[in-house]
Amino acid sequence: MVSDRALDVLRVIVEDFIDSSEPVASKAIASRPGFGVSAATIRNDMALLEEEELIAAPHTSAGRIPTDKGYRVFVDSLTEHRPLTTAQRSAVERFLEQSVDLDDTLTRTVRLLSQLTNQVALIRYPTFGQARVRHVELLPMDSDRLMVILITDSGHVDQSVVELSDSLDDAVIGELRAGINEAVVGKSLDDTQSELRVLPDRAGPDRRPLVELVVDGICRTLDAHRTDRLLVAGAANLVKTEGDFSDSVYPVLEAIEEQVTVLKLFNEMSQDGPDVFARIGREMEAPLSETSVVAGSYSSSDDEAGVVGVLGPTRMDYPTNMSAVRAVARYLTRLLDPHSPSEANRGS
Amino acid sequence: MVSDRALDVLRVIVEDFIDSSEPVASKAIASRPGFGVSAATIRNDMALLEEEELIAAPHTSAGRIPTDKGYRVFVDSLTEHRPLTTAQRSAVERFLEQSVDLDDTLTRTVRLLSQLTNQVALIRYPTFGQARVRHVELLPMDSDRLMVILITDSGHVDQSVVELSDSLDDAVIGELRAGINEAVVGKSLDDTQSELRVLPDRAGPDRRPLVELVVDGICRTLDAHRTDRLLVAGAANLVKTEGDFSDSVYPVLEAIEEQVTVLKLFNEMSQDGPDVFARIGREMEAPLSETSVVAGSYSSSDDEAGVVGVLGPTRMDYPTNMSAVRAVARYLTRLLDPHSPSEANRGS
DNA sequence: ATTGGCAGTCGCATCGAGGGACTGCCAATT
DNA sequence: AATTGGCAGTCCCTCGATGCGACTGCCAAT
Repeated sequence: MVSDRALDVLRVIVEDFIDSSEPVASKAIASRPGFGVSAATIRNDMALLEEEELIAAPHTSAGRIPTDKGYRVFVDSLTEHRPLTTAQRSAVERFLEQSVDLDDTLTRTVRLLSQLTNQVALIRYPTFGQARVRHVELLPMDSDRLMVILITDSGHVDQSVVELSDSLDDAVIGELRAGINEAVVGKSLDDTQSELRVLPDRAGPDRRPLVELVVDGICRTLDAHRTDRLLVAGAANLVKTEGDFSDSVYPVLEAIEEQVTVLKLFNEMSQDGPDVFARIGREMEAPLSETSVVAGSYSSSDDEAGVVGVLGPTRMDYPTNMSAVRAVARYLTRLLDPHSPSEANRGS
Repeated sequence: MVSDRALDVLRVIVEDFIDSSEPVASKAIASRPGFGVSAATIRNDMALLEEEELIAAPHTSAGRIPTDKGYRVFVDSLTEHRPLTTAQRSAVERFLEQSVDLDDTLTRTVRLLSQLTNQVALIRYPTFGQARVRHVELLPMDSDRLMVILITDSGHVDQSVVELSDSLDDAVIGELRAGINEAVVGKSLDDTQSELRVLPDRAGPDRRPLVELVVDGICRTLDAHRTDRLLVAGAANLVKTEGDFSDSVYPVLEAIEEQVTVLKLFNEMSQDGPDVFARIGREMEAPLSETSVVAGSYSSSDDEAGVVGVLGPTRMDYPTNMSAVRAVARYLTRLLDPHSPSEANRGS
């Protein structure tokens, strides 16, 4: 059982430790305004908090630092949603407004977030499985290469080049294009593959190898872009905080580059709910167990959500980072939603 | 005047220092096979090399380490082009062959190079200024948005979405498409902008605002993709070599993320010639003056070349890295050249 | 429940001594 | 003239000891 004052003590320890990175002494806490008690009293509370494993002492007779569990209690007790300053907000808008397409928007966003938070910023692309095919275009490149372009109504364009065994004339290509479009336009990307797979069987025996090649090209492209992609910015910020890691930041940076660990984490986190969530230290596995991740979904609607977040040492400024991630996620959602099929109406 | 043996001594100092990262003693050099002389003789040569500022001593009575100038002489004296092992070569081919488009190829390549060298790998996209327009496609998205897709014969696709003031029917779009294509197909991207700029003037007065909007959209996309882009992989490798930097790797990582310094460097280096080149330490400016960069052009032909290279501490394995960069640049050129307009013939 | 006081513990910075690793130079040798 | 062995000198680095400073833990008093 921890008293209210003990929780205040915890809060102060977390706050002080976050901006000094040094163990916090009972005397320092008692001298803060708001505590009308002596250092000895604080020490009693600290003994309690240590009992509960919310704080720990690096060695006998040193100040205390929060444990992962302590950070967790601190984060869960946060309620105030500190909005961005108007200066920040206008910088965000100025910076993102001039983007020309989705890639551009996300690249700018991830850089922005990293500058806003001084942490490593991460963005997972939205999953496009539910987007619908608007049009498939076939364009001959040379005599024996064909470019396949697939356009979705979310405004995304995928392309690939198919190598053909023999050349073909425009009439055949036109026929092929018509057939493919009829089959897949309006279908979701998830359904497109299965629709395409039956096309070769329906074609005449002479056309069959050709159709198979083209269908295969489209499917390969879809596969390549279905695998989740991750954008990273501000990796340099991690080495600035090197002192917060026991051995080295190397395994962390490696994990970020490999992407797979982070993507797995983001998949779990995207189911945590609509707001911003944090994972702290040991709540994550091996290479990330000395870091914290603050993330939230954007383009929220259903399961098409992307994830945006920051990663840093467990000793990070949670209130600021959570606010920044929340603001960016919301802004991104507003920016991208007009493109969604469900909302045809947009402001000018 | 430095004797041949003195140059051998320099070579050994560089090699030893590269793989031990410790100052090299005269005794260690003398005990190496190939030197039939005593340590005292080596010391005389070392005094000479120090006179020439090719090596330096961290403090009195310590071994010697190469200076930037020493590395330079060492690198310039390299002649053997050590090819990749067959195992490496087949790994490269297996890894790159399955790429679906240019983005994919370059992303895979940069990762590959970073794994091959254990350094930070960098790729600058080829400049597309000389590529020619194959086709421009206009696709209506909603009533008031139009997607513009521009395809070049190098197999590159650019897209952007244009917001229109009022809706328009298919006939108008078809007309517009025909007009634009007639104006720009076959033109280089460099020329396309100027060709497009005159289009609104030629159109009828009622069409003019529409044409202007679309032309503007295309130009914006061209601008966005003309600015050089840089891919990075293996940034984590830099923190592994932290001991080689006097203060921190942070400014270096920051410069890599900012891209502008590296791009400027690559622009200079791409004019250095067809083969692989190195910049060592102070030969570069501020944030990179404690690193070395080994780079070469790919897709060599004319000024359309991209640049691929690695960045690491000046204490890097130049022979291996130069070989790897050379091999990757050549392989990339072979892989991309079939797409070039000048070569229509390709192996199956 | 809270407080002041005091002993105890640990980290850390400082200092000096000892050992080890090289070089620089010199005189001898080929 | 180039090379060599030897030796003195220099500097770094480690280790142990010492002292100081910062906190805590506990206890007895309020």
